[in-house]
Amino acid sequence: MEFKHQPTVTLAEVAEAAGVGESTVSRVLRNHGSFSGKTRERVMAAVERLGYVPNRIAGTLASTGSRLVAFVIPSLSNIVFPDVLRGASAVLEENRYQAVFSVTDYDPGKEEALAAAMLAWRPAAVMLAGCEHTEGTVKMLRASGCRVVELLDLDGDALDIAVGFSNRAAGRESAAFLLKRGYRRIGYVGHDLNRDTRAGKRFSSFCETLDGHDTPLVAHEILAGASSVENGRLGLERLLARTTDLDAVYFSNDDMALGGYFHCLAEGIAIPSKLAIFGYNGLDIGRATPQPLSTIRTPRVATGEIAAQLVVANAPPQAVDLGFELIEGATA
Amino acid sequence: MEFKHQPTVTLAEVAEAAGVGESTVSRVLRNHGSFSGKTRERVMAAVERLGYVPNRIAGTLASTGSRLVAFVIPSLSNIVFPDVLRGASAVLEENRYQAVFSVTDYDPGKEEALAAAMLAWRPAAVMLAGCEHTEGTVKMLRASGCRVVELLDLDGDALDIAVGFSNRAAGRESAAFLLKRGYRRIGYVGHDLNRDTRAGKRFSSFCETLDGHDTPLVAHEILAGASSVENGRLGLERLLARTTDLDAVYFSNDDMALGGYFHCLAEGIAIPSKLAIFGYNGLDIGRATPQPLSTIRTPRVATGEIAAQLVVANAPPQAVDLGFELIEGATA
DNA sequence: AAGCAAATTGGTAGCGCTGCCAAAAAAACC
DNA sequence: GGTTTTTTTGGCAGCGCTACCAATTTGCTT
Repeated sequence: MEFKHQPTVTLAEVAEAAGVGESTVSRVLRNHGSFSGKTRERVMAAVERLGYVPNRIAGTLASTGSRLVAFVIPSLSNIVFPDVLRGASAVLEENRYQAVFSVTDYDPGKEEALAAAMLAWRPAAVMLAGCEHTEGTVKMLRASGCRVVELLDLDGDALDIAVGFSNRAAGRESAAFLLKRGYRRIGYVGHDLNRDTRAGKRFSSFCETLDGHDTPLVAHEILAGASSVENGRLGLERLLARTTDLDAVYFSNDDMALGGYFHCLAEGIAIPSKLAIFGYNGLDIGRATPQPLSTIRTPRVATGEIAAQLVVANAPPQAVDLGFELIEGATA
Repeated sequence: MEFKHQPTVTLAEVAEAAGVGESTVSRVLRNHGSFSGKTRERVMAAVERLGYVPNRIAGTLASTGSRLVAFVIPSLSNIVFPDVLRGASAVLEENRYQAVFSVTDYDPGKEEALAAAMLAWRPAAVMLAGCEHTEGTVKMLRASGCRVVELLDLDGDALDIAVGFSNRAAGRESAAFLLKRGYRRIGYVGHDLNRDTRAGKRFSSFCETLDGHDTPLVAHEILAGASSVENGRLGLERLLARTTDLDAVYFSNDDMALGGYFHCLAEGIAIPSKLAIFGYNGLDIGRATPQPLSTIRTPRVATGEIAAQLVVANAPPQAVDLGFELIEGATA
């Protein structure tokens, strides 16, 4: 079956029906410029009668700037990104901007291709995760003339606007916390770090901090693929099978940490006396477990909100550090 | 600081630089119509040299149909919707379609407003959650002439295409399962059902099924606000405070059920011997808990994929029932 | 070599709207 | 009453691209 376009009502038809000029209709509809109350009523009546829906494609082409904001994000499975989108979309909707997105699967090459596709829509801004991009992506974004916002990672040079926090600092503080608590035989369970560079940064800073205190990481287990509760569980199981006397494990994020937590529950490993668990992200679910998860809470929704606000306000280039909060919890 | 548009390279400039006509460049770039290999090379060289990025706004306006697909979803916090988006976006990207979205917060009025805003982009399709919409929304979508896809709920009349499963059937099967297992004093913990009509349908069918077996629901606890692990925990706590001899509790979804599960763990309530727990959605996390969660797994990603495929293929109006799977788990 | 079909190419009229400018109408002034 | 302002209005040229058509070139055939 072929799809047939309904005959569309155009602005010209509204103008005709209302007995006014096209530009008058345009002014009334955008509430911009001046027109009399009587004209307004006639136009609105015609709009209502004909069921006119303005065409923003045409409007955007005719005017200079678009009200599209493009998101190029690594994943929708990792709740981090829906959270950012949620914060941003609320602000954008208030300001009559429209969010567009596509998903890279943590693949920089795909990021480049998708960013290019996005630029074809001439968005007001492109929002990307992190600050590592291919040379091609950077060049293209620079040349595009549209605003670029890099989200969730401040450890690097920003192209234009950056909103988030330092993953390195998060890794450091996590290590410092575990050390302060007296843990000395520390392990790590993580997911694919080549793809998730932010998790990689946390891990390397975590290790550096441990090294700096002459308490190097005892063992680590890296699982291929994305982070998940099941992978966290599996990772801890494998790590413990190899390494007998760990007293704490740092996980690449809360999903993984919850998996580890469940493993301990299932195996009767006492937390934190026998084994401490520390995560990252501060998901709500970690607060409802029998023992609240020790973790770092990141301002994901706020990151989206602030990013959107800066774009809407057309703010100058800047890096906004939203920080994070260490949650002591009861698992470490 | 004011944002300044970079001087944009247009198709006409590429044509000039390549020494060919505009339509030739257009044909080469879209790989549509015929042109010689030599011409192709010259055009591509000029594109490369000038860093030309096609303008899809202009392209869409000039051609008839757009390659935008608009999603109007209730929430991004409830993982259900990111899952659907994920499935859909993969298929759409393969077919060079672009996903656009906005979030209604389960508010039908907002849905109407956002759907209207979406139609202004003249999308190829609008995708909505469920099949309950305001009269205004329905009228507008009907008049728009674009494809309409209703997701995740088959219990109602579809406007055009519907993809999902029956929430009523899910409620019925959940009840039948608990009865089959021998539970007779059954309670319910849910979140705001006025807004989440799909959860409401599951609940009412669940109750009807219980009634049909002369085992009416013993008690229920409905919490205001969205579903969350914390609310599930709180809900079960309140329910048990009021009602002493329940032997099973049905939750509005897995998030809520996990909260209940954690409550039992924390309070030392034996599962399922003392109290059984049953959820809905089949989240991955429910498979990694010490006792796998008894629940119904819904095909969320597949819903998005199928929906996108039907739109891309411009399929005729139809309702596609993807079904669901009851997971026995170990909590009921 | 002429004749015809097929492949390739360029010109140009819109797509529906906004922005600019000048014209017309209304209001305010002396 | 006749200006001078101010407000309101309509006309129309694009925005950058695609679709259509006609013109040109190429390749074959006889």
